[in-house]
Amino acid sequence: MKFNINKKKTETLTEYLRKKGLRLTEQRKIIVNHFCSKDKHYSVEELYGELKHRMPHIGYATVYRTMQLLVDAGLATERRFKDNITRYEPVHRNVHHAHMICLKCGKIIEFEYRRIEQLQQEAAKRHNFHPLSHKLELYGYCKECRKAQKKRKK
Amino acid sequence: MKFNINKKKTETLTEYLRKKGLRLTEQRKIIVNHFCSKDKHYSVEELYGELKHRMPHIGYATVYRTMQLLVDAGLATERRFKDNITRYEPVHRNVHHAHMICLKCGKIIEFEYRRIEQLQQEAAKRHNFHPLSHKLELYGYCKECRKAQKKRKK
DNA sequence: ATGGATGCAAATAGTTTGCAGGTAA
DNA sequence: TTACCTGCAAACTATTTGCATCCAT
Repeated sequence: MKFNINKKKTETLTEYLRKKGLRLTEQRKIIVNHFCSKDKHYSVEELYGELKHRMPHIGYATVYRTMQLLVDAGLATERRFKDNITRYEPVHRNVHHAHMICLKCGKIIEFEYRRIEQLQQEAAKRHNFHPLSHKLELYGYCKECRKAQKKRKK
Repeated sequence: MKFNINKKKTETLTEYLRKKGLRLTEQRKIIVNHFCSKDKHYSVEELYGELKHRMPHIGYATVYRTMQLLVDAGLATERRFKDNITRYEPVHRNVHHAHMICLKCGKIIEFEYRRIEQLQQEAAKRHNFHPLSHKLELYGYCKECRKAQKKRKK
């Protein structure tokens, strides 16, 4: 199943590259596969760290450039949370969801928000604004960190 | 009226400084006054640029440090939009509003969203998440830039 | 007077870019 | 063969930090 998803993604990438006259290199294949196989918000550093095993000579520049390519190809979205590090997430997860970010452990929880989106659209209309993308983030403490906190108080 | 707001802000700052055993310097007075008098999302660079006239010897470090101080004192909030530049806004504007950011001209429009906030709270509850702050941003084109775009198409 | 604050310059950190050599088409 | 790609190192940019000096308390 995982394999299928990635296969489809690689095809999308190939198609995009062909249209733009760009090339499907070994590095790009490995990066897109690795990136799409995990359900995770990757920073370039994390991705670089994991890729280094398989490709000891890879440089940061290639990872940065490839991730930009995936964004352009519509396979990834760029997000920047408060820590000032750019993170990428596979696009299939990118419909109608927002993030809750734990300030303690850094965990990222996703949630749906179709109804909120409707209200957003209405607000945009009121201000004559034409929204292309949006971002909703809640910062706070997750279940586990709250528990830990309560324990400490005792 | 403006003066009153700033006076109150300066008092809040003074109070905060006193509690923490910190000092009310000339620089801090000028910065807090300047910052609070305009209804604007200041970047450090913009602020520095405008302060330079009045205080030719001021350095970036002082502006950065002072803005951090204002955040700690509860007088400013830090925001980071997609351009990767930290911006500060006076806190009195910081209740129940979100931003629409024009990708063309960079204009920032604020809007209220109490109903959306309710839904956020519900979502957080469902995930056992305890939210402390949140962020809602819409990216797209504002009225004026859409007009300009339409004209060009003709 | 004393310990926090300033301004300068140097250091950091994330990201981008220039370039010589490598490689997909 | 032809440009696109890569990896390296250097450049960039926003922000932070170290330090000698200054100054609010």
